Amino acid sequence: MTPMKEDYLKIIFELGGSHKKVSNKDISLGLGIAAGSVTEMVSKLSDEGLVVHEPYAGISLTEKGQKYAAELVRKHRLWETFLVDKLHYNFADVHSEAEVLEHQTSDRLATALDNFLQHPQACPHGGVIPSASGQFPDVSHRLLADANDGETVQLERFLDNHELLTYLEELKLRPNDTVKVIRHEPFEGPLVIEKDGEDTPLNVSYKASHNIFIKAGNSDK
Amino acid sequence: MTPMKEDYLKIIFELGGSHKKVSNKDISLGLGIAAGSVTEMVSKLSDEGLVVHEPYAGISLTEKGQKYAAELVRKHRLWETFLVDKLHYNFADVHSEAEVLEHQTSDRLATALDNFLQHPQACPHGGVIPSASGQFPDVSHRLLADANDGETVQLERFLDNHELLTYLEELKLRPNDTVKVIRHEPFEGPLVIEKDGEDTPLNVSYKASHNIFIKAGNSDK
DNA sequence: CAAAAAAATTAGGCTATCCGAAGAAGATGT
DNA sequence: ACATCTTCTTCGGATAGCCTAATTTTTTTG
Ligand SMILES: [Mn+2]
Ligand SMILES: [Mn+2]
Ligand SMILES: [Mn+2]
Ligand SMILES: [Mn+2]
Repeated sequence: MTPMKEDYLKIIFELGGSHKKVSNKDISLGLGIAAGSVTEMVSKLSDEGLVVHEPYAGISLTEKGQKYAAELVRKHRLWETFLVDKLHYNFADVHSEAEVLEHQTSDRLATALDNFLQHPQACPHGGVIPSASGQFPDVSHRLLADANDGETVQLERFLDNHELLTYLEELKLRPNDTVKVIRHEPFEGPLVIEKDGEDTPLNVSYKASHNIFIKAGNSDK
Repeated sequence: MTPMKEDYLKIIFELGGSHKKVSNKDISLGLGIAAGSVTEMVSKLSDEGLVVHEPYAGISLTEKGQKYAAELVRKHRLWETFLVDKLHYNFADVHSEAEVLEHQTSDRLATALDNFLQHPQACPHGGVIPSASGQFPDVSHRLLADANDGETVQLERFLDNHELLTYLEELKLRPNDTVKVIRHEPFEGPLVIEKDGEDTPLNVSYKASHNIFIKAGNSDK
């Protein structure tokens, strides 16, 4: 298994390849690799029993491929946690370091890191850390943008995008923060929220509000 | 710069390429790569101004190549220190992990690690850690095997070889230990030593005694 | 439903790195 | 000093990935 093959598995996983077919195009876009090259690599992964490829229909992970991908996500997020918690990295800056370290991380090293970090449940921007055996709980897909005015919600996770995270760092928003939604400004204007315990309202851009997921199951309360 | 090119630079550095010419053969042996491939890669490194290659005579590092190699050694040894000090790895087991992590370590990450580890001077088996700018002090080349009977010496560093380190782990010998040499047994027999403060003598195999370096300048005292 | 657009696959080619074998250069021993 | 052994370089060929362009299939749209 090479780092590139691992990145293919991971992006397929992140695009939902565990439970649906993902397109060649999305993989190509996600990795920044030409579509033709994706077809070629997918056929190799298929030969290795890691993905199922129905030509012109889509690509999904086999059980084996999914387990492999989850382990990689685990390693990625353990490194992110290490960098923030122990090395005091800014949470917007950890992704690129983890992106390469993940491929050079033995299972033994992952276990040792996990112990050292005292078994974190989620990475710094809220992504759940799969167990060593590749298990991971379902996550919420409810967007902050979709919360109702007046509703109090808890932030769960942010998409792992440098610009978004830098923006959220400035707003001092973190996973697990509890916020009250004041209103949705019209014309794709910002979402106005109030952080728990503070009374100065905060503007969260329309776009950002679509890249933040909130905990499910506390719809109006 | 690719990981393989980095490993070429590093082995040349370790073979003494900063101050003398090293042979194609030694590089080939050190990396386990065919001699023909070494010639090819060396000519690329030469094109990049990292090494000087005199055909049939040998290969040495340029200033630039030496600095690069030293940075790599720094990253390698910082990781080894991290693994032993923080993740409680056995000091015989860290080399292979560091061998791959070193190539994925940004300067920023190296700096952060160095701070986290509180600026260690040497890796777990005594190898000196170059500064961020690639500076490193001279090290002793005096072998434990060459110490005189009755002499008290301080261990400085061990060669980074898994079997040797496992052996020394069992003997509970560490860099900086002070030991008194009792006698050299004949016919390549063991060196009998006594650890400072203990009175049970220890046998150190002939071979091991030739892979342990002691601090210079305390010859009989 | 046919033309146009989009997506996917196939085909030809490139670079990096490796290997093994052959031949050239250098070192060694008598 | 020359025959032999060792080391080094050169050469032909392999593999992994990537790219662009051409072609095929599927989807969308008038
Ligand atoms: Mn990656
Ligand atoms: Mn992440
Ligand atoms: Mn290495
Ligand atoms: Mn080492």
